[in-house]
Amino acid sequence: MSGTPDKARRHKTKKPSAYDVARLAGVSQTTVSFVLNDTPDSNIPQETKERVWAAIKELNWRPNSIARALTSRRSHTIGLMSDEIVTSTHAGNIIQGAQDAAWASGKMLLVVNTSYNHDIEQGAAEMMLERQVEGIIYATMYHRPVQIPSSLSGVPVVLLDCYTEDRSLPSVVPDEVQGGRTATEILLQKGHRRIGFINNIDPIPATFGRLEGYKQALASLEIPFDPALVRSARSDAAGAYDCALDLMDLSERPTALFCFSDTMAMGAYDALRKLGLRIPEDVAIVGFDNLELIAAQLHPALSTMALPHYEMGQWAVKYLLEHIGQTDDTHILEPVQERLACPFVERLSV
Amino acid sequence: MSGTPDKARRHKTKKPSAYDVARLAGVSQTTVSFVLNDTPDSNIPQETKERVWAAIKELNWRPNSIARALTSRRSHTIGLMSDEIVTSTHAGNIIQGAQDAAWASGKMLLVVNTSYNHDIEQGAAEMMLERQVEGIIYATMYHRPVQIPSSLSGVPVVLLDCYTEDRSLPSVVPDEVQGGRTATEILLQKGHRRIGFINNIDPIPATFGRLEGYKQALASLEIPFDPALVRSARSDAAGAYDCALDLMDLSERPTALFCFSDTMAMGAYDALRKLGLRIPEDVAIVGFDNLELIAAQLHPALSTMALPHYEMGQWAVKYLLEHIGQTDDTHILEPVQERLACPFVERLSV
DNA sequence: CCCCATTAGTAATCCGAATTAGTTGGACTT
DNA sequence: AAGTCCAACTAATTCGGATTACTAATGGGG
Repeated sequence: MSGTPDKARRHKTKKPSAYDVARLAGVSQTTVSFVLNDTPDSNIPQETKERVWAAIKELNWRPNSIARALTSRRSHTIGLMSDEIVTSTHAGNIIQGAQDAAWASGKMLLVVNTSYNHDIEQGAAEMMLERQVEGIIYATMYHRPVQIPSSLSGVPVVLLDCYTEDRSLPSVVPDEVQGGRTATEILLQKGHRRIGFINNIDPIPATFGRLEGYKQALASLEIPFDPALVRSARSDAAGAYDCALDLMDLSERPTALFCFSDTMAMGAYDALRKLGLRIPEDVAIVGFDNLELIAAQLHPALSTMALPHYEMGQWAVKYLLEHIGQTDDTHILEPVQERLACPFVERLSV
Repeated sequence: MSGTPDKARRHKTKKPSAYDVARLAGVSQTTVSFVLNDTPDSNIPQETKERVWAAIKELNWRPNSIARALTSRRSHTIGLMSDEIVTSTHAGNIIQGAQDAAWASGKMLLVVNTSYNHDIEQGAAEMMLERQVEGIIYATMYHRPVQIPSSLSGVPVVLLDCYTEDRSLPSVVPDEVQGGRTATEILLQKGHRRIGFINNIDPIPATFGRLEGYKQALASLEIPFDPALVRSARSDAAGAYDCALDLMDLSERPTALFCFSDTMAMGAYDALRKLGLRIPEDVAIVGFDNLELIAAQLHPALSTMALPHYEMGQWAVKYLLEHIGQTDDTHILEPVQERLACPFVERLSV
């Protein structure tokens, strides 16, 4: 029914296996495996190794890592679940940090965005377990408490930008207190003594922590804390706009503003512009989050505190990789909690 | 040397296998497999199935998908390589779209961000092939031509937001021309007849396409194209600021501006504010990209054209999944090029 | 010349399911 | 009573390498 050449071309030639390589090199599959992995004590002379490598090249053979994973019982895969960091503005850096760390150890990332959907989360956990991930990074969009799916007990899990109420799992989070303190200190160093703080209203660690840091910084210079200088609103430009107007209306006007987020800083900019106040001459501003898109484009460019997303991603994977394989008898990691510093990113608003 | 209970507890109980389940249920491993996969023609009576399921539950057994992948020769994994979409601001939607489509078919995404690094790209391609991905989505940050690693010939590849010069691979890209046309049409509908276009200077499809769309829209109403109304600058707020000032300085001032990007629109806002012109009363503005962070926070909120990131991600995976497994003899997909529409996102600047 | 240690490999088994080719014990036919 | 079917399973093999146990050949020492 068909000319053989036609048929031969049409029938996709199956991928070569280690066995094919072995035949071509005139050795056994075992030897191929030894050469490939450079197995110690296998006593393969250079000449044979070269023959094997030549065969590998010729067949363009690539070891099937699925087969390798099966025997070695190591998938070299790490799961990364998150509520929405993938879609979120800047936190893709978490993924980038995680990936870079994974890459350095020859691992790959299996990424799932759960979109706050419980079924997806459950299913994703299940799928990752079936795929024998070596560990899971459970990350959230913003620093908050979480409950992780129960099916995850059994695999090493590292929390990122979140924590469980019982603190039973290791986690990395931004050091909110230090962030608030540093931001305030920067302003203090520039000589500002009345510093307004436009805070967020959500009851999350960032809200409390940054305020705490603000207070600490003031305290270190023995400047009394004035509650009138702290305003709270929904974390968006509109909310901050009103707060800024209010603060500027005080009899003793602040000469600097520390904003809970860059988005809020954007609102403060609008308010100050409306009042005809110049930044940073009349009022200095420090934001938080370092949303490039806003901070760098604002006029003048906004000085702000950056969240250590990249570093958290990196830390999580490194921690995971360092602590698995060590303890064979248990897969429960030490519940350390790492706080990574938020660095100051200087631009022109201070 | 050791009390047995102690030892038993300490020695991590190995994960159960299908064989363990079989023993517990009093059947063979084959039967477990049949029940698990609901294999047709296997004639397993309900009662036995229930016994097997009960055993599965009791042991909390999960099939090892690595083993399944090995025998079935299907990894149920799709690779997603990109230059920087992970870290990019909004394009994480590509990943989200791809993931949702993959998820719907029980696939998972292996994500690698190559950061424009050739070695990483090469290595990632290699790793994905070793992991037997069923196909690869090669995505870029912005619409541009690319060269893909040669090792990728052999796996089905779908390009996303990019294309190869020779158009030999299927790809999805935004319909730039339609985007430019629609943006302009929106302004025309509102009665604007002199519409300034602040374009980008990079020689990329977006630059040419949107201009082409702008011209088409004007032509459809037989409005002559006035080159003086088109300015180009680096795609950032500062560049657009100058262009906007220039345009507003024309004797016949435009009453509307179409900006190449939201970032540029941000600069235009600043310029108009400086000139004391109101948006949208004095000048209407339409941006491009729909960067939530900017568009929604700007004052007034910016009406803009959205890039179909999510849809492209979804399309790419769907297309891939539909076209693999069909043709067993070749892994080369039809080189179709899909252009997805850029929808208009209405806010308050028009 | 025999024995032991190396060197250079190989055969066989395993990983955990999927699959193919049977096997067994009735029920039904004829 | 022998043969045919079919339901209900199971033994054996396979996927593509990793590993362990073992063998053949060579060389040196005594």
